[in-house]
Amino acid sequence: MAKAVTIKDIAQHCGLSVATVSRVINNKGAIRAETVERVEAAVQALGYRPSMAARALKSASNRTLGVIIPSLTNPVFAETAAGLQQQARLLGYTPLILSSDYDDALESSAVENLLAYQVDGVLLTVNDATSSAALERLDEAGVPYCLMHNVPRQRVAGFIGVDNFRAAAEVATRIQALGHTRIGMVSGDFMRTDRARDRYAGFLAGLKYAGVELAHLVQVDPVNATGLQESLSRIYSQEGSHPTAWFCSNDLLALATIAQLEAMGRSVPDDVSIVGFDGIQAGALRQPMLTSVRTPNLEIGSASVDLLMAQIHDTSSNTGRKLDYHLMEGGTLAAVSEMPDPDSGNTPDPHLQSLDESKDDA
Amino acid sequence: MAKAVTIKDIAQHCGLSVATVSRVINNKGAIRAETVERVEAAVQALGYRPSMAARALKSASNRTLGVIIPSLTNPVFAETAAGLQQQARLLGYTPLILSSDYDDALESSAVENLLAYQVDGVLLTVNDATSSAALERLDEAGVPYCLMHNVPRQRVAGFIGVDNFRAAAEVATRIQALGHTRIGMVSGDFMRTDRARDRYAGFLAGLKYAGVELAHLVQVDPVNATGLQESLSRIYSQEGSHPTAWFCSNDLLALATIAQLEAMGRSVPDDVSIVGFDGIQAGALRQPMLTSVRTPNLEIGSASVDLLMAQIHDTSSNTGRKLDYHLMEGGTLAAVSEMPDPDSGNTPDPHLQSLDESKDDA
DNA sequence: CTACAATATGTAAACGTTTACATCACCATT
DNA sequence: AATGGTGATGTAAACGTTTACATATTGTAG
Repeated sequence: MAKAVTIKDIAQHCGLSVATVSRVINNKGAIRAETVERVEAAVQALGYRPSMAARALKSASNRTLGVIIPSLTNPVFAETAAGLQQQARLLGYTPLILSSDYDDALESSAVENLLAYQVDGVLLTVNDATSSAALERLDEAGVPYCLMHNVPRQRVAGFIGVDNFRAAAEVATRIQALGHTRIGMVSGDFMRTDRARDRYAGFLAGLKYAGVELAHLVQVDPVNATGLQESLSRIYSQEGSHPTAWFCSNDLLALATIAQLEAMGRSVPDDVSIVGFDGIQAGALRQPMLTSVRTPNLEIGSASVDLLMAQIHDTSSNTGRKLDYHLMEGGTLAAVSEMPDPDSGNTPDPHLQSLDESKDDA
Repeated sequence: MAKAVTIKDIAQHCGLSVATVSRVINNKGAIRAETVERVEAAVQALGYRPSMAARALKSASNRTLGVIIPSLTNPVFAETAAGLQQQARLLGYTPLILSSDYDDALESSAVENLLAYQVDGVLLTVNDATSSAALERLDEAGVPYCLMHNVPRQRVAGFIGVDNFRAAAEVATRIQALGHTRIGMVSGDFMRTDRARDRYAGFLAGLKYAGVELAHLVQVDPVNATGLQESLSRIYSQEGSHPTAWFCSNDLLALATIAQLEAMGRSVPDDVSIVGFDGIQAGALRQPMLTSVRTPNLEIGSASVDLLMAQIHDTSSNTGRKLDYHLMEGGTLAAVSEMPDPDSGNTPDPHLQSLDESKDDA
């Protein structure tokens, strides 16, 4: 292992003290232009790279940002991580990405891990922002942080995400407006994440506002979607009228639902409509495209970095921001094909603004 | 920012020297059982976490593994990263994951970055293992590393991956065996990654062995697949017989190709067969499933960690390993529906072993 | 009873930075 | 000419560990 070149080597090579070299590197204080050049040349020549370890030790800043996401393989968080990494790189920061696997204990241990690395700040998506030991720990440690995707009701240091409640409510009225009266929802990780909860609550509220009842609620394991196949085939094997539309709390679930329905001989969207949530690439790579609430995942990542930076440097009071989502048209959401139930008939109302979202906490 | 508790605090709290505490924590040397208990209790009580920075500085080991992957959002690498992180966690290591965005310069700078962090070793997928500045730098620095997905011809410290050449060749004979005679290939990042090159070379070799010629080669940008739509519509708008099967060098490309073909009114696999490469989840979440060469991505990650550990500790001579892939049956690969060209008729031969793969380097 | 190994702990230096403080030269103001 | 400000650099301490070496305490064999 070739000995790494240190600041001392540079100092020696230039006939300067390490202090001066350090000042040049961080361009702090007043240095002669010629000295700067000399040092920079030496840095180039010897291939010097400051040791992050030593930097962190002096507890100034090691230009490292901790990141905790629930899953590396879920495209939503992968995209968020990509956006964040890009922005961090632009600003000269390195992200240290950890996955919590949707597990509270791992979430907490990830925070401890990041604390041990003395990161300058943390970007994270927690399972449930209303009751997160990880978040409390960060508050306690006084480390700046910014939540991604979580949009908590209580006050937090910072957050960037979309209004899941409102978006889900909008989906509900949109579905109803197309004549559907028997509507189901497929939700994953229901008790585990605040997003799923908000989406469920929003969807219910939207349906209620539109005067429709939720016909079915299918809950499945978020990771491997166990139980989906069974639940769906049970529902569709029963007599009577089946749901003509399903809202799925995320796109992965929506794609699994479509695959299952098609395997059961139902055509999407001719027989049954599907709406997802997230707008992942895999949804766009099919024909017809998966109708979905498209969330700006890359931007959630990069905006979170910006907000965190503001916190770190300006100690700004800006506490968070809701980003716009986009409910796409067409795709796997179509007008109902069967005759609607006789008792339906109220006109959809677009005034979603009147919806109250501050109640439905489970 | 609450002052972090250090090893000194523990020492003071226990009436011991820092040396003893350090020894307890790393359980090195001989310590009285009662002392161990006392220290561990204090660690628990005060919530002590050793500073990674200080550890790294003493240049022992900071139990950190550097990771470089071409993309966070490509499911293949996301899965690999997930597998690797899981295994690393098991062994008490923390992965520091960086994305190179398929860019050689970023690849190199990522290596420099990891070197600055004094990681114990590096796990990485490079664009092209035969000419990688990043790899040379690692060799020069003497840092243990293990390639993931790259299966280089020259000697390297370590690698874990599948035999892309052989797998692609197998795909070729499989397609031909189903009666296809007009076969195309869609390849991304062709000049950029050794995987795409090996798959192309293997496919060509396989076709040649089966006595078929490649009818079309469509090359597209790996990231956004620009040019795919244009190329395909040009090919299918021409007079004459069109390809009845396409091999795509990865699943993302395969899904995009299917979407495009279906948008052009072709049915998959009734009119045209598609075979991908990687076996990503999105391919399995459609009906019919995307036929693909399934690579053990999670295992590539975890096996790489194991191999790297062997390198770090045992200075083992084990230099690399090829993992099994699996070419799935059915799905989007079906027997040809049109009449095959009159001049075809040779029987496929399963003796792929005779294929020589040591020639086709671009 | 002495001596020597083994066990258990303490002391202090080192790792590569950053930074408060000191120094020195130079020039401008009184 | 003395004073003081400013610009450029050096000195040395500190950050939280690990670890070679020293020391102290035992048990045990001669």
